[in-house]
Amino acid sequence: MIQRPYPPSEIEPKWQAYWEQAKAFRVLNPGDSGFDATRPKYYVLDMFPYPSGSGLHVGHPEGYTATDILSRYKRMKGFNVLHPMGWDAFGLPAEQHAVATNVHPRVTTEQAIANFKRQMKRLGFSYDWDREVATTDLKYYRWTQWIFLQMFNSWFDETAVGRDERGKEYRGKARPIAELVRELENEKWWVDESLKLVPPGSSRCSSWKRLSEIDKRRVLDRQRLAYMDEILVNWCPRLGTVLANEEVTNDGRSERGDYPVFRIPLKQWMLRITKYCERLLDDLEGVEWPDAIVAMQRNWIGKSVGAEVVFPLADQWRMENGEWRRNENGRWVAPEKFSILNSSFSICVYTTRPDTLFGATYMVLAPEHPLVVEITTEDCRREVTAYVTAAKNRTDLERTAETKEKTGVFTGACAINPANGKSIPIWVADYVLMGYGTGAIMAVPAHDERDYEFAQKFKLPIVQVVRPPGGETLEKGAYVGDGQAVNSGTFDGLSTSEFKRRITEWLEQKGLGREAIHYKLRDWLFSRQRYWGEPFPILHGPDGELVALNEAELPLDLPHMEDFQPETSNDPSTPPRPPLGKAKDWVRVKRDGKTYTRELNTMPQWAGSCWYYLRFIDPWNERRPWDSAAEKYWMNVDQYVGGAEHAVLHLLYARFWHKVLYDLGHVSTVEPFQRLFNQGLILSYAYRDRRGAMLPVDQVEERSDGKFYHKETGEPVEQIVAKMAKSLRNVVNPDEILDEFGADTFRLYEMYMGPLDSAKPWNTRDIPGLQRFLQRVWRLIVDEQTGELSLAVQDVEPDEKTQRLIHKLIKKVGEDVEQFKLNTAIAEMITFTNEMTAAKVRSRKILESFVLLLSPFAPHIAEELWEWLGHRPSVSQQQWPTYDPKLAKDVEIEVPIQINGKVRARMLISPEADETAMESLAREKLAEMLVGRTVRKVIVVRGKLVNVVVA
RNA sequence: GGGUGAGUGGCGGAAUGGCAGACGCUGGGGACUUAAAAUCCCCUGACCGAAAGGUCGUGUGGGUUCGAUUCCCACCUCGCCCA
Repeated sequence: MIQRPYPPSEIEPKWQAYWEQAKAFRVLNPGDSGFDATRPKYYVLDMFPYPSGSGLHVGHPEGYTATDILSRYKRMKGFNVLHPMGWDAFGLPAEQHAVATNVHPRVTTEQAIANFKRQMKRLGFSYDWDREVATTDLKYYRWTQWIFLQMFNSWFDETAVGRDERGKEYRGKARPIAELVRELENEKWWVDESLKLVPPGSSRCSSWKRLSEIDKRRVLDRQRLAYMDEILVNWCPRLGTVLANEEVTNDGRSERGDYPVFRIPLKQWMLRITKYCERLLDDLEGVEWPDAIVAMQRNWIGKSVGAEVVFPLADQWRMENGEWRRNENGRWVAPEKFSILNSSFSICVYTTRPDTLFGATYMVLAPEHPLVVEITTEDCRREVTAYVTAAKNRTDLERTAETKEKTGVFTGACAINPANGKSIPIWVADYVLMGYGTGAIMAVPAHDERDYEFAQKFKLPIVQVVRPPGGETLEKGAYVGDGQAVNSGTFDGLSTSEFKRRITEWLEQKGLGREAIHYKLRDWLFSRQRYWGEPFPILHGPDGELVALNEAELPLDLPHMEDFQPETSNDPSTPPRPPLGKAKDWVRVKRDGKTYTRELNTMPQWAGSCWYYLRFIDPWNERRPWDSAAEKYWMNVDQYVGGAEHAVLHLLYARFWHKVLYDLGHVSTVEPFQRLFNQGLILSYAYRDRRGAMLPVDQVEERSDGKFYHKETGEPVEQIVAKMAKSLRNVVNPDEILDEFGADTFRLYEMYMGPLDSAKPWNTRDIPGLQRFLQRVWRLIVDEQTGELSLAVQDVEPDEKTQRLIHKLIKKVGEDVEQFKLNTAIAEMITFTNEMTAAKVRSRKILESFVLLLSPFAPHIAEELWEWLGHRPSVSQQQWPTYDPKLAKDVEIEVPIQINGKVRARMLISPEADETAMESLAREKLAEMLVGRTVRKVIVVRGKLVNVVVA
């Protein structure tokens, strides 16, 4: 006799090898031989990981296990399931590591990928590994470059009308730039002085035909969805690269290395995501995402409706008897209509509170505002210049922090408040940012807290123009709420919302302003001065022209370089010199006798992750990024699972690319991800002493009283929940857990910790509970003592009680999996197992159904037991069991009988028993307790309870 | 400061108008064993009681309801996102 306890370390490699060899989870595309078109499709996607050198974190398998369970379940329900995995492998961490160790990032990246893949295979995930992609593969990033070219070769036509796949119309879409050229040639558009598109016939504008070649090029370049522009960036000379805002700490230093970061203007690649603001907002209606994520995206886009208002400069304009006069060489003359609005002798501001216009008592320009130099008077110049220089290197956060003391200087110039004709001073202050709105504000100290603070400090007038409901005058501070207009001339008495409408109309009539919609979202800075990223398929010509590579010239290979270090410096005025500049042979390209240089920047890490879900559809395709029939079949993603940390950027960027691709006819849906789920963080225990200092786990011991003490000092410490961190020594290594317990237990434990979307602490102590569960499952079928099939397993018809148990379980597990309530599904399977453990005879049929239910959760043991029950592999090819609704219900249930809401008795009834029957049985049970009391009312809820209300 | 989510035994959690604490962990007791491990069985929110049983109890205070962990209002604490 060979004893045979549950052997995870034996069966898990066995079944993993079987799945791999049998290609058990290979899924076919339409057109492949053997593809079954009658099955519905289901696309389950994980956010692919960044393969770091330290291997999988226990947080990774949380989402991956959930999607694996869903995928296995959907396959058994008869779906064609697309469930792929890949690697988001370009990016700064690999490059920094490479710089530090002088090992090429391709080498370290490949090692990290191999390690991640090994760990993931150990977990038994049912990915179709034939579809694996890595963003760093030439065969992949070739198409990332291709998509970039799609954007480079497109423009956004605001007048065009598109339709989504359901037929809903939207305004504004991307179109090929070749179509724009044709429309310009046919005079559908003219261009104005600043080379913007305008309707034909406009004054002071010209038609395409009259433009020089250089101007024609400029017209097109400023329409492209991918364009170059000079913008303020976070330049970190010590790292030799610009950084995204997220890579800069609150005190203006780099997150990596803690080096100083400077704001410098730099010509960079930009993607015109702002044109898609409205559609990115609108289409959030149709997706099934967590409310919090939708709210974050809305917030990030930051739409506001307000007005642009023009404040004429006081030395250029004045108002006489309600009419504007313009200063022309000392003579005051009547202006052309609307010329104030378009004049360069005025300051345009954007405000969401045009109703407070009469309360604007001064103006503020951002230090970077181009008018600052022009309007500053001679006696103020020295002070203003000094202030502007000092403001330059402060971060936006420092500048706008509410706690910060407001600073600013007077320019000596004044503007005219267009509402009341009063002259008001123009200041420069760093609490106004150039990047937000127009870089200038009208200051309404009575109704804006920052303006109030500033006005207080510099003794500027404060005029109340909104009366709070119920309140009269303002005592202290700004009133920012709505109310009734006062001190606003003919507008007095209007409500805030009515006033906004009326003043905006008035401004428009007078040519002094217009309604305007602003978004917080900026265009996407798409260049990085790094080596480890996708090279841009762009050439720079000798005359500064931008030339895109042809599709046939792709891929543009990232040159192999021994020295990929960026040139770093301590001097903020050193211009960025991207590492690709050192690849001299690669950089210079001769063409038609002219010498071009390649673009030296690379794309940011987000680029590859913006479209990987599309490549998974057809990753082998060498002619196109994906096959369109396959795209039509698989898209969109039915269930996307990942961390909430990507709530805004990745999901917004990917949605943007997807919409561009839709406009250009490359994909068939306007949204990529139908359902989104965010798994919660896995945290760990940590300890804090009396002073509040965090202690590493290994300095703490638990004593017999169940409390925690410092090992050396004996001081009691507090157990808290914190992120896993090397410094706290509370990081859990999945390999160790897998060695000790096996993958099935690991998977069950992670799913059993609590609801999938909430943060929860890892507690290794709880894992044996799930291991014991699987051991009990094993013993339901295998006799550990004899190593044979358990004698209790018999080919008999199950009794009714067992029938009901399994049918209830089938119902419960199926419903829970559909809702990702995997913790309660497991709890029910445990309960079932405990019941079956006690049974003397176990029907083989029942056990078979149970093994099928268990198989998505713990696939290895399920495969093994399926074999023990006398079947050939694989359990993954079986049908999900069905239940009989009649049998999934209890015959008899116990319901409480209450008096005045307190349980006083119970009764056994059929769940179908009607109200009358329930009431009479309840009265019978309560008879004694009701003696001498008046029954006021009886509440009967079928199948739930009876409540007798007595006096 | 704004937005948003959450607060339930010693711990993770379950129940989302109807018996609060399913299930797992921890702790206690018992069976088996020469013994231990493993396994199996029972108990394990607090208080009163020998027991039967009773009272209290889901962050705090109020409200709606026959009935509130669940819905509403206010407050406190914590998390996350944004400033």
